[in-house]
Amino acid sequence: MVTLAEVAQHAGVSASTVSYVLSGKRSISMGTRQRVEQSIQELGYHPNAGARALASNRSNIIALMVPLRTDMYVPVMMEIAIAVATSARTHGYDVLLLTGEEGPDAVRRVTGSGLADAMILMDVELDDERLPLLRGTDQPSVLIGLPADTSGLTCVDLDFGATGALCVEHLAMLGHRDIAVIGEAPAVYERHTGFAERTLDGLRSRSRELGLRLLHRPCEGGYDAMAVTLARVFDERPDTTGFVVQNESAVEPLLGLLRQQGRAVPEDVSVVAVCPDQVATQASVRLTSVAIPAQEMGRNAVELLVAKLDGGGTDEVLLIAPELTTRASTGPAPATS
Amino acid sequence: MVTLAEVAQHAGVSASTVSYVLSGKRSISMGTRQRVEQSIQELGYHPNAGARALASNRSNIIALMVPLRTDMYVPVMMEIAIAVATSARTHGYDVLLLTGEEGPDAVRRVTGSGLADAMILMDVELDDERLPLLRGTDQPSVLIGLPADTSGLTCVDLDFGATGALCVEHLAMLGHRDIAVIGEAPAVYERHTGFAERTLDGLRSRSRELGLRLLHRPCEGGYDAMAVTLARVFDERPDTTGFVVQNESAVEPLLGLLRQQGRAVPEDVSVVAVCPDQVATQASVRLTSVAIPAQEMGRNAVELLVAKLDGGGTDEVLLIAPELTTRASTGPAPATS
DNA sequence: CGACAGAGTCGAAGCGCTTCGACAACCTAT
DNA sequence: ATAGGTTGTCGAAGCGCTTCGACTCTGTCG
Repeated sequence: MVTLAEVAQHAGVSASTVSYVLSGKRSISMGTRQRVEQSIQELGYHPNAGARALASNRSNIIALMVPLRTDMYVPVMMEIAIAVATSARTHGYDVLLLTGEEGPDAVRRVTGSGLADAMILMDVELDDERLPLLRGTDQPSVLIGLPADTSGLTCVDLDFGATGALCVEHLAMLGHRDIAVIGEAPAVYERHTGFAERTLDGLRSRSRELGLRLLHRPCEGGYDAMAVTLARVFDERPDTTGFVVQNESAVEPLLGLLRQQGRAVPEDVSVVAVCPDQVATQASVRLTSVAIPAQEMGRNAVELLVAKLDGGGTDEVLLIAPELTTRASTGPAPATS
Repeated sequence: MVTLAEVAQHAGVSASTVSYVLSGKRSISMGTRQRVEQSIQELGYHPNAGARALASNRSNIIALMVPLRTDMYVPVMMEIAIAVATSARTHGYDVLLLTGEEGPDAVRRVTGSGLADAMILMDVELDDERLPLLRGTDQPSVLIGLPADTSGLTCVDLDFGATGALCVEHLAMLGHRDIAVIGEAPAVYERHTGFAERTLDGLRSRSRELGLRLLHRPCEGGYDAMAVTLARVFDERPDTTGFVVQNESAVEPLLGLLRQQGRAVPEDVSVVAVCPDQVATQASVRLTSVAIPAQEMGRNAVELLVAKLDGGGTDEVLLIAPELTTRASTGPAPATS
């Protein structure tokens, strides 16, 4: 293993000079800099991470806490995680992958040990038990998702309230009056996951304003669960002509079942989905949808975090405005029978 | 920040004693151990990761290199990544998430800096450019996936060759003679990704042995791509009655299209999928499938790696035997017309 | 009863890096 | 010419931990 000292000797300078060449914290003459860089190349030197962390009190690692559960939206989570890892690298950070398993203890462990300089938390609940810890430490953090109380926190999220409103508006504009919402799995609501509840709020309040009837049903996803849910919906609200789907794994089942029941999309029934574009365009009907901007969320989270680490950032809530793309799954409501 | 020295002082012992309590590398009397543990509790002490890494030359971090691309099987990747992170924690390791982006440089960086003690690589190509580096370093590593030459490497994977064979056997046993394989996206084959090619080999050689006609077509996934592919298949081999699908995002499109064409599953056409159980059970037809044991692969990879780190492990290739679960998508071949 | 083996503890020497203060050499403005 | 500033470099002091050798007790065996 090559050390700083060896590089210094090889270049004929002191260790501290090499260090300053590396960090750029003091000015170095052209000649010296080049000689040192040459030696680094030739010896294949890599600074030792542990020593650097110890001496500088900075690990250059960002911890990313992903949810352990798999009842929710896995592809999006993965996309965010990869976006986080990729943008972190461009800022000189590596990413430590923590699962939700340890819960608050993981926060304590990482904070206490100096393993990471900062954290990004995903899968935030409205009243998340990790939040008090984050508020109580001086370690910078960013949430992907929105808790109930954001004071003293930095958050990034799609504006799910506006997303819900947007879906309803689109359907209302097309003349739909009875709208069913196929939501996430019940467990997601039981945990009070921020995005699910906020979407629902947006859907509800805008429906009220527009005078629409809204029926919300959580759904596990998959054909069997969707079949049961759909039957109940039409049982309770036979005039339903608009659907908003938030559970990715319910999308295809819904389309299949509607087809099977002889309800044409979009002639008889319109469907709006909240899902990544890839899902919307690969479904059996090209779906009108509000995209979940996973990449953007990951990138923004890292950038806010880096700003905080560099001392510039401040607490703020960054809500990404939803965009609805009209595709082939929505159309005018059928004439009232 | 609480340090070892403060704990030592609080407990009235020397720093080294506290260290030995923590590591258990020397015997400590009951009384002392309890006093120290008490102090650790009271002060909320967490060992500093950097200092520990520097002194012990062990970071207790495993690097996990995931593919950056998203043209392949994202949910499985995520499941493996989470399984790796979870089992790593049970062995006292944290996981550093590296994307494939940096390629071989990431290996060099991590190895050189002592950031991680070991690596797990996913998305291995048959002739992966990272392999020479792994062979040339003394840093332990495990591949999830199988390259062409496994000498000097430790690998974990589903036995995709046997998987292919198993699928074909199942269909052959039911009397199918003309079988179409809906494969991964073309790009996956162009990269010579191990698992895709091995599955194909298994399918082909067993088909030959059993005297079946096999037609392989890569497919991007999604309805449109699947529609084109399917049309070509029936064009070229009108008597096709058996399908093997390896691309998760082609599964539902295939089922939908077959239905649309009036081909009943499993009466007219049988379908075997290679996919996680969740997909198989949530599809519109409950699919006969060979499961991809993501959890098991992740866990095994970590266990092999930990064994190597502890000095016990040896190079070996661990192939997990495939298991085919019969569900509702396969049945006897229809009588020949 | 003296020698000897553990068991239990401590002190000190690093691990490889960053960073602070010091200093020499040079330049500028009086 | 002199005081004062810049620029570039160095030495040394840690950062918080692990680990080695040394030391002091006990208890045990011939």
